[in-house]
Amino acid sequence: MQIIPIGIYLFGQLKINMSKAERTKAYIIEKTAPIFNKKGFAGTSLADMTTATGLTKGSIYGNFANKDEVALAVFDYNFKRVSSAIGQEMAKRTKAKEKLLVFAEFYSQVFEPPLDAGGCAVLNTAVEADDTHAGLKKKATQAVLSWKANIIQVVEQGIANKELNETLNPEQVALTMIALFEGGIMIAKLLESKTAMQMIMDSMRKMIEELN
Amino acid sequence: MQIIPIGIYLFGQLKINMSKAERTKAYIIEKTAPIFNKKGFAGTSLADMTTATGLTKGSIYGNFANKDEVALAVFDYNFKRVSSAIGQEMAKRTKAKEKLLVFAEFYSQVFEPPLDAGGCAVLNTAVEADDTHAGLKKKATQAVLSWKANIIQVVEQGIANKELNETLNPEQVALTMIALFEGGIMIAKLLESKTAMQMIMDSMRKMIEELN
DNA sequence: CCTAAAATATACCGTTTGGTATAGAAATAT
DNA sequence: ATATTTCTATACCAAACGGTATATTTTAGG
Repeated sequence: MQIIPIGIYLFGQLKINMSKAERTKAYIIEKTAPIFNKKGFAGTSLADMTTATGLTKGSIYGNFANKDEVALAVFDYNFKRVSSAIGQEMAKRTKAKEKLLVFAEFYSQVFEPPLDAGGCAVLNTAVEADDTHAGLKKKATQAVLSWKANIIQVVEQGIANKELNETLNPEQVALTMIALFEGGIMIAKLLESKTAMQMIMDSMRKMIEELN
Repeated sequence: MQIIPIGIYLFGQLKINMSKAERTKAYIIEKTAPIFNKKGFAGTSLADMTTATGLTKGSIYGNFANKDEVALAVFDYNFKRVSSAIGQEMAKRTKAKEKLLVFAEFYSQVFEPPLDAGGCAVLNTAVEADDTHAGLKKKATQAVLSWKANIIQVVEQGIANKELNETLNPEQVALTMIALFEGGIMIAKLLESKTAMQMIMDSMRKMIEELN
């Protein structure tokens, strides 16, 4: 007899006519997300999942076919959290440079939510899965490609608006930005240094400001 | 009756008076290094280690106390490989900028040895261990700090020689460079794109050239 | 309120996990 | 050449692993 609280999971995206199973599924995803992000796919056991949720194996496997399915759903959840936050903030800005600066501002806060629960899910998943788990690798790939496409679009629009230098290579700008903040997260989490991240994001800021 | 070939392991650092155990230890490290770097610490089993070496558990545990000790030794081995290669190349250059460019040149070759066996050990270890394995985390931390100190020294010397702008923040340059190539490796390995890495390293090259 | 369906808990499965005691083989010093 | 030490293989262990069949409970519709 497990009581599932309503409305705290899926970060507010609770639909009113969710079935019990749908709610439990969302609950499992929410509760195991930080575990998977910290310990990784191979490092997270079913026991970790049952203790995090308070549910039994039977209950979890009644909602998901196996560990892989939970991990894939968890990745979607983790990625959606950061990407929707970034997207919302970008929508508020009009100029290309301002839109690009959102990334620097967002990732400066590596130790605050939603990044505090194990860092960037894209980085963690990419590094673990690239040689071991095709399904998770594909998810991470799509995430990076969506960021890349997003940044490229902003840069191209900036060039069209004469805001940015037309000799820029939008793809190069995009990849460099992503490398900077992902590498920055790795360093900041490892050295437990907010300052390190701020320095790296400051470099990114300067880089963006020089895109004239 | 396992025949251990002599002289192929420890990348040529074979000492003439190595005991059998020392040779076997080096052999185990060499053979399991790519496995640990690809599958991670949690993802690598003792079975993986016995098949990779052709040795039995008893033999491995006669030379190492446990899996942790092998993993720590493997990290040292992996890191030494890249850092000695970088160090040797840097020693050949005289100017600060040229020394810094070694990093861009070296990491442009992500898909060639010694980086082909699972990417950068520092990145992989940092991402996996930062929330799970204190021993490995410490090793990765020391590795990043040694890179950082190395770059800072080059930048400071470049400033002293009037090669580089004296308003530069050497620590910021160091952290930004490390973030760029580590983030780049993550992206290149994930997207399986040499071009992506070259674009990112090209950005790093431009950044270095603008340190006037 | 009752019933059928859906969701959860219990109890179990075979396999793999990391690790070890001990016996046997090989290397080394005398 | 032999004795002793060092190293490796065999065989085993308990615990944890991912997963499942089945019984029980809970939910939701009529």
